[in-house]
Parts: sequence; structure tokens; C-alpha cells
Amino acid sequence: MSTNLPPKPTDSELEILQILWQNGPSTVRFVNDKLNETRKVGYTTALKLMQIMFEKKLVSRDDSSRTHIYAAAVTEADTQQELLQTFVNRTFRGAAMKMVMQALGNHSASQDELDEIKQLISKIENDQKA
Amino acid sequence: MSTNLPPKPTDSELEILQILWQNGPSTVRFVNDKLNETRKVGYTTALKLMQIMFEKKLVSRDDSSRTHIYAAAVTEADTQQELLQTFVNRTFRGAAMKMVMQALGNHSASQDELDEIKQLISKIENDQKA
DNA sequence: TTTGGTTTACGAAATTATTCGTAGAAAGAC
DNA sequence: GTCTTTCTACGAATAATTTCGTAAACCAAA
Repeated sequence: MSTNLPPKPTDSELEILQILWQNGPSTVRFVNDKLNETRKVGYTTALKLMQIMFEKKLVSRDDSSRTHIYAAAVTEADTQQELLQTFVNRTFRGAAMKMVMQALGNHSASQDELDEIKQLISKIENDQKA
Repeated sequence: MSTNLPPKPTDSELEILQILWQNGPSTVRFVNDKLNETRKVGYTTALKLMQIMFEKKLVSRDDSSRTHIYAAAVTEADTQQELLQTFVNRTFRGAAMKMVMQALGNHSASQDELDEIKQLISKIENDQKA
């Protein structure tokens, strides 16, 4: 038997997870309002999506009161890691460093961010020596 | 009027583009064989996909002989850039450097790759001074 | 020139994801 | 209590993607 991890979220599901990660446990109403800041979505659309996500175990839900409260059941870091893995394989045939170079080249980075990356690289280099 | 660039490839289309980028202009038969190294796909499925890609202008086609030869009509770098942009926005809310850190941390990099990245960072830092 | 294998074209089925309509229960306003 | 609003549940329509079946053209071999 396998531990049956939740499946990868679809694009719409990820959008909802982002809202839950940023705002913590929320009602359907709140999530729907947030979604509508970007694009027009009917209330029952958001509801249905969140119900599906509940079945998939992507979110948990407190239904002790009439208005249910939904919370992310997967962490942001884990989800990002999983999606990144798939994306690198699909788009860069697994060449993660090629992707890193493209990202560095095309998105502007602050000096602080660059320092952080340099520090991480040093750490990796040291670990490799050991 | 807009120059009407080709739309972003779907996952299946990207798979085919990868084959064309790696092997150059190819027949449907060749592409289908390559696909079948990974997963079972019917010949007409590959054919249909490539015909759709032709309509979308993702590939060009030489139909001077009976067996058509398809070639990628978009570059690998451009496509990767476009998909990367969307992916970073969706998955990392635009935080490209956060993604870079995750990729560096979780995919093993050779010293050569690390050197290359360090060099790129230096270049970025110098450009910023100027 | 018939037969068998390969190709393209095309339509449509199957699958997956997204969206919404409707109904009924619950809660609050009056 | 009645009316209005808000909520959940659920089914189903829509849309996007992927898959394949069938037919017709072509070609090569016997």
C-alpha cells in the first residue's frame, strides 16, 4: 500500500492554493473575492473547485459551522518543488541549471538576492568537497 | 495589427517540439517512433498533433514529397523563455529568484555549471554598477 | 495489375479541466 | 413567522486536449 499523496494541483487549483497559502484558512466567499480581483469567476465555480480539492486532499476543511473554512493541506514549498521537477523535465529536458541560467538572465535580481544565491553556491561547493 | 506569434505549445506539442529540436526536421514516422520510446502513442495521434501544430505555426512542413517533413518553427530558447515566465508567475507568484534557489538546492550541479552561474552573476553585478 | 504496406486527411470519440445552473437548507432582517 | 440572502451539494454544460478509427491516395513489390 502507498501513502497516497495528493495529486499535483491543476492551474486553477494552484491559483486557489496560492490564496490559501497567502491568507491562511479561508471561506469560499473570501477565496472567490480574491479570484475576482484578477478575473471574473462565479461563486459556485470556486466552490466546486474547492470541493474537488477537498476530495483530492489538497485542502482540508472545517465544516463545524455552516460556512466551511478551507485550509491548504499541502505546503507551498513541497508543491513548488513537485511542479518545478515536472516543469524542468518537460521544458528543459531535465537541465535544471540551464533553466537557472535563463531565469537569472531574464528576470532582474536585486543585489540582496544575488548575494543569497552566491552564498548558496558557496555552500554547495563546500558540501561537494566534503 | 499584431504579428500573430504562435501560441504556447501544449504539453503534448512540447514533447514533439523537443524531438524536432533535438533531431532536426523529421517525418511523422520518426517522431512517432521517438514518442513510443517513452509511451505508447498511435501513429495517427502523432500525425494529428503535428497537423494541428502546423496550423498553429509551431512547425513548418515540407510537403514536396509524399512523406512530409516537419521542422520546428519556434526556437527552443524562445519557447522555454515564454513557458518559464508563465510558470514562475503561476507557481512562484513571479518570484523568479526564489525558484532559482529551489532549483539550485534540489538539483545537483556540476562544478562547471556552478562556475558558469557565478560568472553570469558577476556579469549582472557589473552591469548594475554601470 | 493486383496486393500489401505506408501515408495524409478528416471527423469524431474519449479524457480532463473548467464553469455554471438549480435546488434545498440555514441564517439573519424585519 | 415570512422574506431575502447566503451557503452547500450536485449534476451537467462547455471547453480544451488527446486519442484514434476510417477512408482515400500513393507506392513498391510480386
